[in-house]
Amino acid sequence: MSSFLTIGQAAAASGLAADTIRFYEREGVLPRVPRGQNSYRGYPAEHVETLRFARRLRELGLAPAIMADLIRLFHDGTCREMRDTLAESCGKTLGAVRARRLELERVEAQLRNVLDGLERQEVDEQRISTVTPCACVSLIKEGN
Amino acid sequence: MSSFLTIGQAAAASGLAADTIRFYEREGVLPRVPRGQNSYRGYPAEHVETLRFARRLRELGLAPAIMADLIRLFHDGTCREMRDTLAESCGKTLGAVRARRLELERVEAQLRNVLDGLERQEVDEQRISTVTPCACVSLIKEGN
DNA sequence: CCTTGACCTTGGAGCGACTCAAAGGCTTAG
DNA sequence: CTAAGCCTTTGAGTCGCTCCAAGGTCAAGG
Repeated sequence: MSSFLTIGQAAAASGLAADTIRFYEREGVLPRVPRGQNSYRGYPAEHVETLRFARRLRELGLAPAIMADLIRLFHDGTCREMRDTLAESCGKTLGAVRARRLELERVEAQLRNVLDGLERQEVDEQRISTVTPCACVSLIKEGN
Repeated sequence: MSSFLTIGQAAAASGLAADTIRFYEREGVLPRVPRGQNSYRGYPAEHVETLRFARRLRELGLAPAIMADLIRLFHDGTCREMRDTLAESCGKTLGAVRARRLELERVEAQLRNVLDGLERQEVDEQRISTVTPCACVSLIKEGN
């Protein structure tokens, strides 16, 4: 009847969890939507586009503070502002993501290396100590 | 004089921050060390090996709970226990790291793609709306 | 002897980005 | 009448540290 969706429906339609939508509203990432007499949030059908946009921004790894800016432009901004802000935000995020990815690659290689070494490592039931050092421990320590 | 290091010295010698050592002790990752009359923590020189071991485990991305087990074995365990536990922990961690790395790779590719598209995108000063949609927004929405 | 500055102690708050739980109200179906 | 399945708000929990406040301790310089 009413042309408003409940938060659950908006969540289902947008792919964001209801909890996340509430969180974004609290944090000012998403605009505050009107409440009904039951104090339920009411989402006009077209607001789903905004939620989808938010979801996509999150998928791209953009921080909530950045999402907030872009979502404001989505309602208020010019095309140029949108492009410039997107370019800056995505560029910044790309740098961070790349750095993190490179670090994970290093860690991954080291873990593989350790696992590799462990497989071909002979072991016994001796307690580890300075008298009976454990080769597995040294394997770890090597630093790669 | 005393053969004990302060936490600052132990930190410098091991490469772990003093705060991190205290945190690990509180959480049971590292054993509790004795306090002097001034209530300062006292680290015997050989304890630095334990701290280094902890640091290396952290570098490998192992969770504190796992570090706790391995550090116990470092003092208490047999070589076989160490190997088996290391193999299990590193295997588990490797899986998680790999999954995260793959996700970051996907995000990275998408960000590059968006940045690429934005560069060749013509824009104007029109407000974004359903009447004047912004191509940059569509660029985002495409999903790659 | 006194001060300064660098260390140390504990307990607790803060971070990011949600996620979940508690305690309660509304609506609809059986 | 009641049970289910939504919704509301507030606030706590997650992870792995990191930082802060308020205070005690210690070595060196004036």
